[in-house]
Amino acid sequence: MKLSTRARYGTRALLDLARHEGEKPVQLKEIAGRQNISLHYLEHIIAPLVRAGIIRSTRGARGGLQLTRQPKDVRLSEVIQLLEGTISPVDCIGNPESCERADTCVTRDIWCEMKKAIDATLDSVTLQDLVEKQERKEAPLKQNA
Amino acid sequence: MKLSTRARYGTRALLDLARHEGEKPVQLKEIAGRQNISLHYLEHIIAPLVRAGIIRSTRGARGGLQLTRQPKDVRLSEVIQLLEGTISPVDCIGNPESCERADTCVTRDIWCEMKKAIDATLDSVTLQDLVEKQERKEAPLKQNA
DNA sequence: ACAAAGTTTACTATTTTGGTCAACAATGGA
DNA sequence: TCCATTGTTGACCAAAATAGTAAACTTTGT
Repeated sequence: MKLSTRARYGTRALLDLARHEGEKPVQLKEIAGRQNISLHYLEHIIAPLVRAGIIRSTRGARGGLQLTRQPKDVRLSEVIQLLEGTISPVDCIGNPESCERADTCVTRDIWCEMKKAIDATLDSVTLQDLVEKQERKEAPLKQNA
Repeated sequence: MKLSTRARYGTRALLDLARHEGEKPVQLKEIAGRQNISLHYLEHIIAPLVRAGIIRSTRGARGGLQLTRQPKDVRLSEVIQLLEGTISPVDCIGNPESCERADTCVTRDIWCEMKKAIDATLDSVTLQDLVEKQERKEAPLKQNA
């Protein structure tokens, strides 16, 4: 039940992108540098997000990445789904045919509840939430200002 | 985010044991047969449960396995913890030292919530719950009796 | 034309998963 | 007492997934 580095790096990359967005695209290289992730590896991780249309990329000089939506409209459930494939703890949830006992299997019901709990958690968080949370963490001194 | 076969087989084996418990120990071979799991593999899967004291084993002729507690006192959270190692989606939850950004990492907070959601789900289910659920599934005709 | 980006494909090393096998230890019964 | 039976342990192994690296390729601004 581990999250892959793809899911973790990818989420951090998206968060980084959300925080550094401006008029101009953000370069993958910058994100890789700031987040201390191998550029080549990050290319692979970002790919499904571009394909899914969460990120728009422009090639060539002065190119880079941009979010296609506002951070508040990007839910972590969607992001993780894209990065991790599926969040299901067992295959028989998505396709019951994969296991002959699926319909009488009581443990399956439990794994299904697990999935729901995970989904609900990730669905309740947006990129915007993460951005705000990080800003609060980084500026704790403001309280005394 | 997949559950290993150890977790799934192990849970099923425990459920099987709970349902077939009587005066005499239940043989691993029987469980393996009923659940269609390789005997040799099941030996390894059962081992941590025996070590943890959830199951008592007796060797030799007429030996086998018995639960040391009532099914209602065995929570799935404990079982999965033993079979799967830890349920944590990332290492930095258990030991924050494993990641230098742990204290300022906002994604870590989310993974932490994920873990809590999973824990809560598994903590709410006991072996007894599974036994009852399965009995209800296997005797649906009783309704018309 | 060229340099600067992202894209894609191919490859690889390491780790995890999912087992198998065989030797061993303990126990009950003939 | 000996033997069949049953669980225990450690060694080993193949396949798949994970985590990357490298290089050729495409696009685009200047």
